[in-house]
Amino acid sequence: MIKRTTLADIAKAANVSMMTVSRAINNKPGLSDELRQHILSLVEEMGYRPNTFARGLATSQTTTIGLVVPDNTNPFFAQIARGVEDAAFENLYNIFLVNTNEDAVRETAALETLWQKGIDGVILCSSRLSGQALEYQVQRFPAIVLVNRELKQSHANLITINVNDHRSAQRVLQHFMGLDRRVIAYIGGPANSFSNQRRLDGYKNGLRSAEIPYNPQLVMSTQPTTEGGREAAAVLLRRRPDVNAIFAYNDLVAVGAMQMCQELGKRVPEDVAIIGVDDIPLATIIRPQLTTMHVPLTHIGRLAMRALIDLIAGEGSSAAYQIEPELFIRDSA
Amino acid sequence: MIKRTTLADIAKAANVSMMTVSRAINNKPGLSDELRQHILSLVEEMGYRPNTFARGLATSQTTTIGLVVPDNTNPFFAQIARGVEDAAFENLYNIFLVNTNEDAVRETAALETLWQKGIDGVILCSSRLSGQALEYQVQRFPAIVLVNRELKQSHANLITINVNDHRSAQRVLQHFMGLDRRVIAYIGGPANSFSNQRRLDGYKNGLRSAEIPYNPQLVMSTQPTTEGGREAAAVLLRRRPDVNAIFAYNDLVAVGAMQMCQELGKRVPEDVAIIGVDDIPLATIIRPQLTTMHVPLTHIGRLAMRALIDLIAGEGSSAAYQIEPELFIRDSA
DNA sequence: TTGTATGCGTTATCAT
DNA sequence: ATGATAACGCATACAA
Repeated sequence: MIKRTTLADIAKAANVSMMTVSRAINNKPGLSDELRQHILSLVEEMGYRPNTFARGLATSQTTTIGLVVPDNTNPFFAQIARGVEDAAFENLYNIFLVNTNEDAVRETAALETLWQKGIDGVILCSSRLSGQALEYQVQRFPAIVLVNRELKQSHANLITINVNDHRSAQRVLQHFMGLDRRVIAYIGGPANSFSNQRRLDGYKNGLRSAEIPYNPQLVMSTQPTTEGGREAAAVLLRRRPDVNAIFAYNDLVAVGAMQMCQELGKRVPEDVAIIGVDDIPLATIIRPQLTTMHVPLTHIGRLAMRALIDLIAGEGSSAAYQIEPELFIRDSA
Repeated sequence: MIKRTTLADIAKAANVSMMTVSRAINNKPGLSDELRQHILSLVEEMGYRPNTFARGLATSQTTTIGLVVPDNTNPFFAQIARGVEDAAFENLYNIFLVNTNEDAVRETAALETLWQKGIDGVILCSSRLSGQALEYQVQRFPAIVLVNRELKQSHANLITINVNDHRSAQRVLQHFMGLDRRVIAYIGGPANSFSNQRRLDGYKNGLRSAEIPYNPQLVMSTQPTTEGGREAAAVLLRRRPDVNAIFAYNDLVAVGAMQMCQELGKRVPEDVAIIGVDDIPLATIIRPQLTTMHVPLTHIGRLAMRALIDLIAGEGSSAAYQIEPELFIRDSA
C-alpha cells in the first residue's frame, strides 16, 4: 500500500504553510487565485485527499451517519436503506449499516459502537428499545431520526417518520366492506411491534365503523415473514373456516397466508380476499398479484436522510412526519 | 447533547496521567490491579467510551471497513451483506455500506470517499471496474476482498471469493439431461457481467458433453431482474416454441421466465423445466418452488469479512476461494 | 494574503 | 509502575 499524501506534504511541495493549503482545498478566501490554482494542481498531481476523520476530529463533523435496522435482508428495510443511501451519496455522506436482529440488546450495543465513532447522527428504524432507553439515546446523539417509532416527548434534535398505520387499517377494512366481506381477520405481526399495535387499533376502529363486533378469534399474532403468514393462516382457517377476508401485517405475511389459503382449497380472492401492507417487490411478482397498502419506502429513506442532514446543519427542527399509504388494488382483493 | 467524556476527564478524576488510563482500558500491563480497577470503575461511572477515530488517528486502525455492492435491495447482495455485517459485529468492526447501481463511475466515487475515511479494508462485490482500475484500487487499500470478480495478478493484500459458475452451469445441464430435455435455453444476465460469461461457458461446455450443438438462438441476455426474465422468455418462446428447458442467470430471472411461460400456456415443469441460480428466499416462496443452484450467500458474506480481518491483521495471505454451489431440486425442474 | 500556535482524543516512545 | 512529550491529519483563532 502507498503512503497517504497529507496536507503537510502538499504544503512542503508548494512551499507554503499547511493553512494556506487548507484554505485552498476548502474554498475559503485568503489567498490569491493564482496560488490556489497552483496548490489545487499539486493536490491533483500528488493524489491528495483529506482524511475525513482527521478533519472530523478537528471540526467534530464526520459527514457520517449510522443506519440501524432490524434486518437489511427484509425487503422493507432494504428499500428504506436504499433511499437513505441514495440521499447520503448525493450529499456526500457515508453510512454505517448495522442490523439489530430485532434484539434490543444488540440494538443497544450497535448504538454504543456507533456513538464511539462520533458520528453526526443516526437513523433508527423500528427500534425495539423501551421508551426510557430511547430517550437516553436521543439525548446522546447530535441528531436522530426515528422511523416507525414514536416518542412521547419531543426533542430539538429529533425527527420521527411514521406510516399512518391506523388509517391504513381503516382503508383496508373499507375496501373489504366494498367487497361485501364481513368476516375479516387480522394476521398481525409481533405483539411488541408498535406499528402492529396501531394497525390493530385501526382494524378495530374499522370494524366499529361498519358495526361489526370485534372478535378476538379473528386476530392472530405471528412473525413478520412468509412462514409466519402460512402458520397463522393455517390456524385461523381451522378455527374459522368462514373467514372471507384477511388483513395481513405486511406483504410477506400476506403472501404466506395467501398460499396457505390456496393449499387449503380456498380461492383467492373469490373465497378469501387478502390485503397486505408495504408493497414490496414481491407483491407484484407473486400470483395473484397482491392488493396492498403501498408505502413509499425508498421515499421514506430519502426523507429520513434529508431530515437528518437538516437536523445536523441546525436547520431542521423537531418534527413528526406522517406518511399516508395508498391502496394499490391488484388481484388478491 | 451531552459533552463526551474523554481520556483527560478520567485522568483528572483519577488523579493519574492519560497514559495510565489508556493502559487500563486497553488491558495493557504497567499498572497495579488495584489502580486498574479504580480507573475502570470511574470509566463506568462517568460513561466514558474511547473515540474510535481519534484512536484510529493514533494507531491507523479504524476497525471499520467498506462494503460496496451494486444494490443492497437485490436479495443476492442483501444476503451477502447480512453475512458480512454479522461477522463484523462479532469482531467489533463497523461497516460502511455503499451502493454503486452497477455503475463504474459511481463505484469509483464510492471507493474514493471510502478511501478518504482511512478505513482498514474493503469488500467489493461484483465490481464493474476495468481490470486496470481495479488493480489501482487494490494497491490503494490496506486490504481488499473481491466477491464475484477475479483479477489476473495476485496481491498480498487481496483475497477473491468466487462462485464456481462454470461447474454450476454444467451441473444444471446435467440435470436437464437426466430429465431428457435437449432443447435447452440460457437466459443470461448483462453481457458485461463476469459471472454471466462464466456461466455461458459452462452452458456451452455442458452442451458439448451431451453432444448437443450450440445454438445462439437459444441464448438470451437480459437484466438480472424478474422483469428481465419475463421479457427474455417472451422473445425466446416466440423464437423457439420447442424449448423445453431454461437455465436462468439467477432466481429473479428464473421466476420471471417461469411466469411468462405459464402465461403463454406452457406448464412448468412439464412443458418447460426451469432452473435458476442463487437460491434467494423468493425461490421457496414462489409456486412451483424453484429448482436452483444453491449458493451459500450469508456464508460468503461471513467468509469475506473474516478473510478481510485476517488480511488486516497481517495473518491472511493472498487467496482465491472457490464456492461450490449445490443443486437444490424442487418443483420447477 | 499568509503564517503560527493550539487543540481535537488517543496512543507510542522514551523517561523516570 | 507511572508520566511527559510528541505525533496522527486537520481546522480554528489569532497574528503578522
